Amino acid sequence: MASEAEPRVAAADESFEGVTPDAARRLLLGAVDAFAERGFHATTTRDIAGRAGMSPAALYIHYKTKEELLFQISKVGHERSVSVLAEAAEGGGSDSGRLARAVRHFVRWHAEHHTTARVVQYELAALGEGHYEEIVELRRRSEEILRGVLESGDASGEFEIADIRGTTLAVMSLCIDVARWYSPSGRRTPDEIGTLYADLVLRMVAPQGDARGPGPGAGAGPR
Amino acid sequence: MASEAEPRVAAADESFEGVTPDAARRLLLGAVDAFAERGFHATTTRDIAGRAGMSPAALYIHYKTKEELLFQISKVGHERSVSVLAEAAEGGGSDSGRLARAVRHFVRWHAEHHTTARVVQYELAALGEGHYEEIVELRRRSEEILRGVLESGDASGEFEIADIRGTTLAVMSLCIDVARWYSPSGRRTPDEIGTLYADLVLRMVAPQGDARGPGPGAGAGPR
DNA sequence: GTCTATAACAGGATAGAC
DNA sequence: GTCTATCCTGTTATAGAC
Repeated sequence: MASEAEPRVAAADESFEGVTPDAARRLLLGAVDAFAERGFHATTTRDIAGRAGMSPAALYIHYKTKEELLFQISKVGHERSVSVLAEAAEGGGSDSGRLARAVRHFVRWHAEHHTTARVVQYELAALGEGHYEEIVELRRRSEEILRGVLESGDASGEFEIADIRGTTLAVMSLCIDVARWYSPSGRRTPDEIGTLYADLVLRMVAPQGDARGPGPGAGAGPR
Repeated sequence: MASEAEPRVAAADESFEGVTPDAARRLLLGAVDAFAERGFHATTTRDIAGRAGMSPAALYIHYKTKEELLFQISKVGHERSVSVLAEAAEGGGSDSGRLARAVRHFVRWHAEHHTTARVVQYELAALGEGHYEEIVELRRRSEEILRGVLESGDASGEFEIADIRGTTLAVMSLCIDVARWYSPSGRRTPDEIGTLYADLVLRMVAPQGDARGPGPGAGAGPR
C-alpha cells in the first residue's frame, strides 16, 4: 500500500522554499504532512523519511531529533502567519478596512496552509522546553497586532467593543480554528471563508445603532 | 515525582458518574486527564492505570484496548455536549434568547469540561473506523440544532444572516475552540466567557440597522 | 478483579560501509 | 550524504498466581 521509495510530498507549501539543502526541505514537507495527518506522536521517523524518499537514518543528518523537525515547522509556520497578519493590519485605510483585511488574510492563510497550520496550532504541546517558550513569544505578537487594531477602532468610535481583550481572543480563536475543520474538498474556497469571516467580525465590533433584537433578555436570560 | 500508587484523578467530571464499576470509571477519568494533557498517542496505558491507582494489566479487564477508552470518552462527551446544546436551544423564548442561551451553555460546557472537551474535539482522528462514524453522527446533530435556531431567526427577521451554513460553522467553531485555549487559571470564568460569546454571536446575526462603519471599503478592500 | 512477570513488537536514534 | 543493519528503550497486551 504505502510505497517506500520515491519522494512523495503532498504539501506544496511554499512557506518552506527557503529551506536548504533540498533533502532537508523534503523531510520538512514530509513531516508537515505526516504530523498534520496523524499528529506528532503517532508519526514515525520511518514514515517521514519514507515520504521524503529516504532511509530513516538519513533524517538524522539534517535534524538531531524528531522534535527538531516539529520545531522548525512550528517556527517557520508561526513566522509566516504573523507576517501575513502584520502586513494586513499595518496597511493603510480605516480601522474597519484594516480589521477586515487582517481577518481575511489570516483566515485565508489558515485554510490554504491548513496542513502546516494544523501542526502549528495543535502540536505545541509536543515542543521541547526551550522551543516552546520561543514559539509562545511569536503567538503573543499575533495577539498584540490584532488587539492594536481593535483598540484603535474602539478609541476612534469606529468600533464599539465592551471587552477588548476578550474580543481579541474570540477573533483569534475563530481564525485559528479554521485550520481544524477546513478541507480542500469542502464547499468554500479559502478566500470565501476569509471574506465571510471578515464580515462576521466587522459585525461583532460594529457600533450598535439602536435596533437590537426585540426579544426579551437577549443578552443574559435567567437560569 | 509521579507516584504510582493511590488513585489520583484530577478531573472531577461528573459526565462519567454513570459509569460502573468504580474501577472502570476511575480508568476513564484517568484517561481523560492523560489524553487531554499529552494526547492519545503520547499517553501510555501505564500512565492511565497509574492515575487510577492500578497496575497496567488491570486496565484490560475493563477495556479491550486503549482506543476503546478513547471511544467511551468521546461518546459520553459528545452526548453530553449535544444534550447541553439541545436543551438550551429548545427552551422557549425569542430566537435571540435561544441563540444566546445555546452559545452561553455550549461555551460554558467547553470551558468547564475543557479536559474532556479537548479529548472530544481534538482526538477524533485516533478513533477506530467504525467508532469514528458513530461520533461524526453526533457532531452532525450539534450542527443541525444550531442551524435550526439561526434559520428560525432569519426567517422571522429577528436575525439577518447572509450565509446560514457558513455562519453556523463559524459559531460552532468559536464555541469549540474554547476547549483549546481555556485555562482555569485564566482571567475569566466559564460563565463570563459564555456571556461574552453570546453577545458577540448576537451581534454577528443582528439586522444591520444602517449605521455601518464609515470607513471606505469596510467589507472588501482591494487586495 | 487485581497483581507480578513477561511475551511480542515497534519506534527513535546510532554505527560503519559506500 | 545516504544506505543497511542494529541497539535499546519503552509499549501494548497477555498469562497465571493470589
